[in-house]
Amino acid sequence: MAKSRRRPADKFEERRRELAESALVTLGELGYARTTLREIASNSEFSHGVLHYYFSDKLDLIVFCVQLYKARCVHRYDAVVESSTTPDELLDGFLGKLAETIVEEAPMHRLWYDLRSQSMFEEALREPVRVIDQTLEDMVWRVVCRYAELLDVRPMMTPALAYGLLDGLFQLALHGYTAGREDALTTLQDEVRAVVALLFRDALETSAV
Amino acid sequence: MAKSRRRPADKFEERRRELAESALVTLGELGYARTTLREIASNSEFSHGVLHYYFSDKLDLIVFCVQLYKARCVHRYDAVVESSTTPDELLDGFLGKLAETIVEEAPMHRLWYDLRSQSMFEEALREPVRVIDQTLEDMVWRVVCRYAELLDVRPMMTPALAYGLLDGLFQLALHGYTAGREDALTTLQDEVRAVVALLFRDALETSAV
DNA sequence: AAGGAATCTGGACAATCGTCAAGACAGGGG
DNA sequence: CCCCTGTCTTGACGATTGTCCAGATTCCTT
Repeated sequence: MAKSRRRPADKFEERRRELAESALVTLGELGYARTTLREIASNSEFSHGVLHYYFSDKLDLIVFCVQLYKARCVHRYDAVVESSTTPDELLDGFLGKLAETIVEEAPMHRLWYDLRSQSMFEEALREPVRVIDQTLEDMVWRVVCRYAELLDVRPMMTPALAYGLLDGLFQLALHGYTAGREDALTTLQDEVRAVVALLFRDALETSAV
Repeated sequence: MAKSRRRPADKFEERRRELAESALVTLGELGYARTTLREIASNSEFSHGVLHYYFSDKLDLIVFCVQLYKARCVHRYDAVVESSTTPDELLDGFLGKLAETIVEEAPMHRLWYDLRSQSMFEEALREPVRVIDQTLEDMVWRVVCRYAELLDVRPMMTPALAYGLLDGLFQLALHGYTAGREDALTTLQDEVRAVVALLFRDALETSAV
């Protein structure tokens, strides 16, 4: 119906993505509760009516935004994982990226935790949020597995456990950074270092020459 | 002005608390974004106009609710901490309470994480949320300290670290429970057990007879 | 160039929000 | 007893929201 016949290609999809990118900026600034369709449109080069041409519904738009967010952030640590050849190099690189993303993508992280909270009240958000949560867990698990591999041990935890631990510290640091505490980033790095040191104590002791 | 002269006592404060309790129920069900003053009033025995007699503002009401929430949940683990005489007894009791509160106070926990997310976008919420966060950190720290004490070791972590680790796992379990995964509670308990076992490995090995 | 489909605009709609104020009700001190 | 003050109800207000639609505009095919 609304889709292409003249434009067989994904001109339609392209504009959807373009509008969703605009929406993500607004959502990151204002959060879910305060974001309106008119505000989203005014931060783009289109009028507010066009949103209902590309999205059936406000929730349809937001769900699409959430999925778009996922696609962008999932491979954040892949380069570090692949290029590192020692445990320390991997840990340092990972912690660097961790602090970097809080500084440079803070609105997006705030939005993510906001939407994840909303998913507990809004049924329609639950499934897309679950998928992203799983993707993030995989992302963390790849780092942990590589770290254990470089230490020549097997990771003594589950993927969910690793994700839960890291996510709790990350969220705490994001709140601290948002509140203007400058030591939030280095504190996060120190904490993760401490946890890793404790969890991989055996391997780290035996590998120390 | 609005306060008491005839009623010198805290009849005024009493009703504020009563209305805030009603508001907490509604907030727990609907979340911050979808909760309206009329909905709050309709879940109480009063009309919607009375809310502006006891609260200057919607945010004033919600901030008061948040502080009321704190007062109720902070001493959740005190009995277990004080009555336990062995590390295992403390851990078991703590894990029991942990799962229990997810089941029996799920709406309140959902609301807490919702409001904490909102505080990243709403300046006025930041300070009361920070206070509660600190209180929760203290609550967790009392458990950790007691556990270490019963093991006759010093806890090898900071209060913020302990809180961040546990909160991440707790939040994950709350999401799982909300999504209807029945194993979320036992998974949480297993995960916490695993982390404690890893973090206190030395003490647990030497204390084993 | 012309026509039609795709795209976009801007205004209008009903619904709902927080807020407010005028008046009804209650109850205790004169 | 009445009146004053604190308490509560009710209805209204302006603002804002998501949604919809009639028409203007653009763009491609023929």
